[in-house]
Order: sequence, then C-alpha cells, then structure tokens
Amino acid sequence: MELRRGPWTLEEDNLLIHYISCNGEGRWNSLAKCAGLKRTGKSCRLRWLNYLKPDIKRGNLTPQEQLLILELHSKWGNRWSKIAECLPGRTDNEIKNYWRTRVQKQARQLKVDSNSNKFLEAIRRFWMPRLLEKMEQNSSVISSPSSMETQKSSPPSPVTNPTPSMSRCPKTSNQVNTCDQHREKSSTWSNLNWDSLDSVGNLMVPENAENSVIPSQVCDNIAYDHSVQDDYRVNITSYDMSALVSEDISMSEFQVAEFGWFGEDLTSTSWNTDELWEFRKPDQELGV
DNA sequence: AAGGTACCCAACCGCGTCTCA
DNA sequence: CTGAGACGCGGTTGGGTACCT
Repeated sequence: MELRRGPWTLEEDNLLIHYISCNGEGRWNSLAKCAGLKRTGKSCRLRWLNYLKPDIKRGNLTPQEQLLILELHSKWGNRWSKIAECLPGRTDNEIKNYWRTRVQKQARQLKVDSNSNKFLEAIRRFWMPRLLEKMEQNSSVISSPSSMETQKSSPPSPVTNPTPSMSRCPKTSNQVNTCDQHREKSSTWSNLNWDSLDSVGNLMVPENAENSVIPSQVCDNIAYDHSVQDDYRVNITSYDMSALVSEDISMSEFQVAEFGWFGEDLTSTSWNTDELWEFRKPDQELGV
C-alpha cells in the first residue's frame, strides 16, 4: 500500500479522531492500518499529539509561557518534551518552533550563542523585566478583568479547520525590523535607556550595534541563580519574577543588536488580558 | 500589481531508547 | 542475551501567508 505524505486532510483527521476515541491511542502502526489510514504510525502519532489531541491549547504563547520556556530552556536545554510537560496544552513541537523562530533569531542577531550566559543574562535582566513592565502597563489601563476580551483556549477543530491558515499580526509602523532600518539610527548603546523602547517594547537599535558585544565583565560576574522550583507545572503562576525587575544594572552596560523580540511578541501575541490578571494571581495554578 | 523575502508551523526524518518475544 | 518492532525525541524541511520593495 502506498503511504500518503504531506498535509493531513479533513477525512484523515476524522478517521484518526474517531478511531482513537473508540480504541484509544498507542500501537501506532497497527492503529494506522486499522483506522484505514494510509499513513505511517509515526505520522499518525505526530498528528494526534501535535494537533488533534483535545487538550492542546491553540493560539500564541502567553508572556508567562514565554518566560517559563526561557527559564526552563536555560536549565534543561533542548529538552523540548520535558519543557512541554510544564506547559499544559503546549507541544514540544510548538515550543521548539518558538525557540527556533523567535529566540534563536535574536541570538543570531546579537551574534551570541543562544545557550551562552551572555544571552541568558540579556534575557533575564532586560527582556523579562521589560515584558513584565509592559504587562503592568497594560493591566493598569484595564478597568476590570470581566470587561476584557477573552480568548479561550480552544481545542482543535478539524471539522471546520483542519489546517488553520496562519495569521500574522501586522507590524506597527515604528517597529524595527530590518538591518537597513538599524543603519538609519545613529545613537550608540551608551546612550540607550528604556526610552529607546518604542511603544510596544521594541528596542530602537543603533547603527553600530551589530559589531557590539555584551561586556563579559557584566555577565561573567553574575551568578546564575535559578529561582524556579523544580515543580514548574504546579508553580507556573507563582513564579516570582520580582528579582528580575529589581536588578540595578543600567541598559547601557549591554550592547545588543536587536531586541525586537519581546516587543514583537507583545504586539503579535494574542495573549489576552485575562491571562495578565491570571499571571498576577500568585497562588493560582495553571490548568494542572 | 508583482516579485522577492521573512516568518510561522505542520510534517518529516534519523536516531536513540524501550519493550518484548 | 539478542534482535525486531514500537516509540519518543530533537533536528530539519517545505509550503502557505504576510509583508516589503
């Protein structure tokens, strides 16, 4: 029998869902045959785990999820499945994609290794606090959680949307995107402060940034202290970020190539205001 | 308007580990 | 113990879409 490859069709999704709902998952090779799917067991498993499984959370990663990913990756490295265990409803594939497309891109532009201490410290000392600051700002203009627009995490709907089209939020006009735009800026990082952030948290990048490095004396002297408890799954919302925002290091000590990432997330991520409030409730557990 | 580019993400691939006969 | 099949993980690719020039 010739095996099918490529994108799954609605019919295939329905076959897989129906079979698993009746017989459970596992034994993927035989499952594929019994369900009448011309797919490998591997393909069926992947489709189920990454897309069709009912408890999969759709939509962009919330800021707190992003923070958790950064923190866990600094501890565990590319252990995507292990990291995914701490983010209910998120798949290792999704987290891996996030890391590769967002985080590693920033590291490349900084010309540092995404696993280096320098990059980690840049994240922890500036991006995370800045993200939290943005969250504070956003929450302060919100009158009440109940009035917020709510984005419910919805299970995949293969019947109506087997392969959802991607949607990218348009970039704001003042967002920094390209090296050409960077070259237009003449300021130096020694002059950089938080006022260099645009309205959505992007850092406005100076001309000479691409040749700059983060001073090692700054990063190397910092003891890397993981304050996160091992049981991330339980403590996902009680993660204390206060230490991150209380550090007294000026931005001018760091020289970076582009910090568009968190700012971009703040605009492109459809994290909702309910989640912001949830993030501020220290004792609440997240979907565990 | 059209072509080029960047981005996102679903899906595939290779390989290591596990399980069981 | 060993070999085969199943499973799971991490790396990579390719297609679709949005944005840019």
